[in-house]
Amino acid sequence: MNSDPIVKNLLKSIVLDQSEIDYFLSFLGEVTVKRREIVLQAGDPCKYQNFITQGCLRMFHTDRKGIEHIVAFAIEDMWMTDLYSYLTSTSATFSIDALEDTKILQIEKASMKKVCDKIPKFERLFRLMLQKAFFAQQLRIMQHLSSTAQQRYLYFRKNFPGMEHRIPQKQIASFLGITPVFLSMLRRKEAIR
Amino acid sequence: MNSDPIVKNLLKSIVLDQSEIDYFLSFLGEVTVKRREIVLQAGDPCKYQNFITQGCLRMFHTDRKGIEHIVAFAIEDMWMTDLYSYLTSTSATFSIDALEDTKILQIEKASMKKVCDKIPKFERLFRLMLQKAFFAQQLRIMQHLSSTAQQRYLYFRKNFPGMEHRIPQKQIASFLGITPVFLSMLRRKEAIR
DNA sequence: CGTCTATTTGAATGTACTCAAAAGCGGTGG
DNA sequence: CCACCGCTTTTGAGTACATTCAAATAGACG
Repeated sequence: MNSDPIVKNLLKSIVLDQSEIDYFLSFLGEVTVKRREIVLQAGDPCKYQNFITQGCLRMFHTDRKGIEHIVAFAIEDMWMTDLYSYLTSTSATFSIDALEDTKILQIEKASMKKVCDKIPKFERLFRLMLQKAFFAQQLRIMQHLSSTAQQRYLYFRKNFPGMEHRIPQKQIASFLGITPVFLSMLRRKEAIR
Repeated sequence: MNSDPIVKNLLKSIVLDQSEIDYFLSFLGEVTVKRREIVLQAGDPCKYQNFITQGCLRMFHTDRKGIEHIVAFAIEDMWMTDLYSYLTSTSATFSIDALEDTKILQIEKASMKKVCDKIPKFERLFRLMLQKAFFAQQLRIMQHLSSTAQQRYLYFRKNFPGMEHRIPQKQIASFLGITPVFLSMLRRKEAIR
């Protein structure tokens, strides 16, 4: 298991010595999923917090009409989980699957608790992660309130550089809240490429 | 100062004895603002976390065109702050003002820190509040991705019962991300009333 | 090479916005 | 108490943004 990326990720937010790092790492599990493979099925409880070391995941909601709406993407060096389900041990409202072959490091809630109890700095880390996610969401809401689909697409490209070449366009459309057909039209009109 | 509502609010999430409650209350300030009065001006640092005991606040962003977009409402028994500015001591990206004459209890960041240091349960409280806000935002994003303006309006009425009679319609439109003109049309079509 | 899925294109439709004007409502001053 | 002023809501017409449906094309994968 190559734990280097996740250690670097932790050290961005908190200071840790080697023994603390080792303790944390001892709880991690490594999972590899293929493209299209499901990591979390809506309805099941979300047991893990997932850290992506390679690849790309999406978290989405499937509405009554069967249409999928992408709430978030996660690529290398990012965390992803259905937080509500993870924290409250209820069944997940979102599903998570892979858009590329992906390597994930997972930690269970019970393990996370152990780590937090022994090393309170991790509690702080967790709060910081939550805050960061909160602010990202706030920004996204603001953009939906104030921008057209075109502006949101341009912002997406700025925010996730190169992502447009990694994953199918229809996934980006789903993230932006528009149809793939319309996104295609936008791209033609602007000759963005 | 009537501190009953805020105490009840705290006790929903954590257990406190009288001395702990008193300690917390000793840091609170009470402010009364009139309709239209500004509580936080975008650009200024957000010094306070605000608890509403009576009335209604809105937090909004003003875009380059001068159009206001409402990120959140807060009524009795709710908290409101520009969290990013409050936590990082940067200048606020949002403004907050009153839609009704409003009574607020305020707590400064430094005071909050003192309370958390002395009574760690408050740290937990703060995390729970953040989580709750996070989930509410997630829901809001999902709705923008998957619902029409009409469906969002109906959901708003369900979620904030009676609010439509308390505040101007244009404020609701701004919250929903549509124009007041269009909201008026929706209401006529549906004869909702 | 054939199959499956994603993307593009076009036409018709629906959703939401702009602009403009009229009507309604609330507060203020005489 | 009434008249006026300013702001909100309504209404209508015209336009722009975004979707649906259908069909053609292009890419990816076994």
